Amino acid sequence: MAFEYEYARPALTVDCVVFGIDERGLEVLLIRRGLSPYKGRWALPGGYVREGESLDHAAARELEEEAGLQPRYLEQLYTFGEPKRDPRGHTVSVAYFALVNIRDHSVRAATDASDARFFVEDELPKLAFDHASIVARAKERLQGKLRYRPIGFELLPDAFPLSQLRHLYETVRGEEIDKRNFRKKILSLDLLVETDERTTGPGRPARLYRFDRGRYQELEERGFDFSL
Amino acid sequence: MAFEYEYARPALTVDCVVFGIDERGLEVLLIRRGLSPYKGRWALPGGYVREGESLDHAAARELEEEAGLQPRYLEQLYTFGEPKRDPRGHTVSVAYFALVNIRDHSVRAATDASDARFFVEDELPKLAFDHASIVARAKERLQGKLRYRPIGFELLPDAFPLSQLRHLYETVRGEEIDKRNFRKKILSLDLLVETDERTTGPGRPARLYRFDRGRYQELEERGFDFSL
DNA sequence: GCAAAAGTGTTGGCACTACACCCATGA
DNA sequence: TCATGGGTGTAGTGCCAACACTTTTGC
Repeated sequence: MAFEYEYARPALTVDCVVFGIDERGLEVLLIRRGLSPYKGRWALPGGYVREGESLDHAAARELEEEAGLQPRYLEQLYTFGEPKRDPRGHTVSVAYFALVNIRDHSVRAATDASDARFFVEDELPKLAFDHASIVARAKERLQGKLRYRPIGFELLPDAFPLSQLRHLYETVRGEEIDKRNFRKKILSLDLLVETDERTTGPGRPARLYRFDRGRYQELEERGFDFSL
Repeated sequence: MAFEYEYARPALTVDCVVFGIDERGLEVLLIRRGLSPYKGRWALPGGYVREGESLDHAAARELEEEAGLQPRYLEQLYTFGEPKRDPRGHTVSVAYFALVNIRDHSVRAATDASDARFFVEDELPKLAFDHASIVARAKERLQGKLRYRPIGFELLPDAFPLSQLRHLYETVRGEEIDKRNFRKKILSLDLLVETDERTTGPGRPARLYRFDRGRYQELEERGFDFSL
């Protein structure tokens, strides 16, 4: 526990799994590596943690630098430390998990990433390093957490029809959900506020709702359990 | 993402929160620091991750070295990386979460820890570094995970009466649980096997049960959800 | 026979599931 | 008027919570 006993240090990076959702389904942000190793391969955005920089900050910074992205939701996922995971030498990576509303963000490539874009989650190209297993774990977290935390809203625009929210749950869970039961349940939680806006387009217009964050925090403090 | 851009590296450690349970309640293993900083202060067992060593290995090794402990259950908890958390310089710590059956393990002090023992979780002394917040997070994990994973058994002897299991849940959740409902629920899961052994001591002898790990894995693969 | 802890059943309410038809709009 | 998606109610079932007395043992 003291510098007197110091051993060679593993290097430390962060990597981010950014999820978005659209008509094509669940999507993951990847960047194309401009440098070796794995030059030209798609990979998760990420990079070295700087001395004196917090992990959260490093994750947010890399997302900003590599894709011009400032996600509303960002949480630590898991730390991957197998010695062989990076061919350059022992590199421990703290993985992060982020949710964005895809339409809000026009992704841009930057710095050492020569390209950046979203891929449909079940059609990902072959990834660099152990990033495929990081994505797999992130998806598990998303699936699990969606059931007991209101994080799905971070993937949607501010105001949305209930059908969009339902499709989100259907996509992530990979199963159909009954329209009436879903509506009954979500409205009974008293976390959505009606707006006067409606969708346009084919079919009957749908009412739009907003998620009431303030109300959720209030309820949470009183020991309320979200669950869908 | 390449060594050409290398910055100064934060140091990397692991720290372990080891829980046990006994008549006094939930307990946490602490060691007394033999070296500065925080010399003489109680702290979580832990130490530097070695180059080429996996994180899981480092956690298990430190527990063995510092307390002679080989916990049956060990999982990664969270990674703490605030730059100021260690006065010696930026040190990122990957925290682990372990469960032991206290009676199986006679804890011994070793190496740079001059002393090691279990403390009742809500009467901990002042801890070194940010270890108090690591313990707090570990307790949340324990409370949460106990509800949907059969990990409580790791805290108990191999064969135990249902009352002991119930007390465990009561202790961790901090609330009373109805005896009949608990028995009905846990037995209906069909994960416990009766033994012919009984408790002795004051009061009517209680039948002892064992947790059937094989059966749990079988059910889990078929999409079974444990929940209590 | 008394103290201590184990063991045992029933009932009411609530939440979830399953299920099918009509409505409003744009083309 | 047709195609598209939105919006609505009910009945059955299973799970959970609440609740009090009898049994077995050691002293």
